Amino acid sequence: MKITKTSCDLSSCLLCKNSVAGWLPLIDANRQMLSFKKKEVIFSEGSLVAGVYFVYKGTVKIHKAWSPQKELILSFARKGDMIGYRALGNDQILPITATALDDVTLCFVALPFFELSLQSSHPLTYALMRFYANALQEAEKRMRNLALMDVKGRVAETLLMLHHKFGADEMGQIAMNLTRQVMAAYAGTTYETFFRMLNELKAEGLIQQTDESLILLDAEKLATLTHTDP
Amino acid sequence: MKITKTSCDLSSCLLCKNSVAGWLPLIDANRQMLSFKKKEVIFSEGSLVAGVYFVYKGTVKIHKAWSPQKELILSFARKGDMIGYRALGNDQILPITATALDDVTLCFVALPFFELSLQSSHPLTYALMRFYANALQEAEKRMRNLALMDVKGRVAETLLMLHHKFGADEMGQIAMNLTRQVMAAYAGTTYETFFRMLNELKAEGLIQQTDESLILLDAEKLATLTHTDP
DNA sequence: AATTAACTATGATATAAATCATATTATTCG
DNA sequence: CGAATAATATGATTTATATCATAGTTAATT
Repeated sequence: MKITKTSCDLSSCLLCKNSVAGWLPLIDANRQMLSFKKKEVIFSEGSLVAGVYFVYKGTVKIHKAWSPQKELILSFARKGDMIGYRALGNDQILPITATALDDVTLCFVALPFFELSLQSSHPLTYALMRFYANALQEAEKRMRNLALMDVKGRVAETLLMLHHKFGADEMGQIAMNLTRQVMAAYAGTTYETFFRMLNELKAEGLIQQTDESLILLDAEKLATLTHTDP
Repeated sequence: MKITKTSCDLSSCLLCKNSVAGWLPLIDANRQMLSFKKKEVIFSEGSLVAGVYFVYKGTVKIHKAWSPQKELILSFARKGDMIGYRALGNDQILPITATALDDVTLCFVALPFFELSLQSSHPLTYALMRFYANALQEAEKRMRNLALMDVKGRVAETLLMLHHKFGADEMGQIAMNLTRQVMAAYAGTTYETFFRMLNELKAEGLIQQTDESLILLDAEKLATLTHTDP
């Protein structure tokens, strides 16, 4: 990790978007741009909360370890996304780890200033509340999927999420370069199984593999796999 | 469901606790006490959000269906707990179902008034934000458990949660009367497997079954099952 | 450029947990 | 109160998915 002089335009993060213009200079004075190299841990489960971060460049995985060899990826964060916010609960101990998946630049805002911002801006607090409400809905949907949906459905769900989150280029390739292992850790399965499921989906003509990425040929049908059919 | 004249003391729910005294009469004017019989559905997945509810009496399960025969219980709500709050995200469609597990009395607050309360009270918005933050942490922990922990660990986790949520009487019996099927649906397994796991835990002397409930004989050791041990 | 380390690819095997089957016992309710 | 419905209890069987094993490829790092 190192401090960098890159700086954002104070306009794209949740904090800036929900602060009045007069507050921006204060934000500017209280933020710190940090950069992390690929694979570097940004913060880790069990450590104390320092503040919140906004992703400026790169991709971050938010994950929870189980055994040293196993983890579940909870989400991916990209430009504009906030991370570290899970720390605003009662517990001052971080429940998750954040790791850079490529070279990442972040804007860090220490907790005291963030709390001050919350106290001084009702719209910000309200926006954060809504943000959490959405995150909770999403988390609970995934809870059900992990408990009751089969792996193939979760793989389909993962691909659809990636397509939605990262977008696709002109050829339809999902604009990400995540490894299969990483995708598997999001889907909540092993990479061997993930790989087999990709093969099945390929055989069924729902996806296509390219050198660099994946193309969803039939998002409709993929979505079907993520629904119950009794 | 029917409207009832029972009324609470306007002091125990998140809304009342975070409103100034002057607001309480307004709450009083805008709430409605409702009662539901055992097994009655309070609101269901896919329907439109009407407002939030505070449990006054009884136990409610918050669940998400998969196939008609399968569901995951996300949480149990008891006196003082708020339900329906998952609806405050961007989506106006409820993502979950709430069902009465016994006879339940609720205090209902319609969405417009609840939103008005949020707008007029920063502390309330802040409290709700923190509430969500905690719920999210909890949900994500369970996500990992469902994905990576074995069933026995999840059963142990379920028992510890029940003990914590419902408390225990002088004999150590957990003060709830949930069926095994319900507990299994919370643990994310079938009731047959849940039953087998209870047998194992009994054989290991960690729990004891009574006619009416369960006693945790060794909470320490149960907790061990919920941690990684490589 | 060479060496290590990480990721992909597949088949074979093992196993945890779901499903199926069938009694038995409670509980609800007309 | 007695019929019907739901919950418990257990064994047998199946199946989805993880684990193990082994190679081949690509990507990092010195």
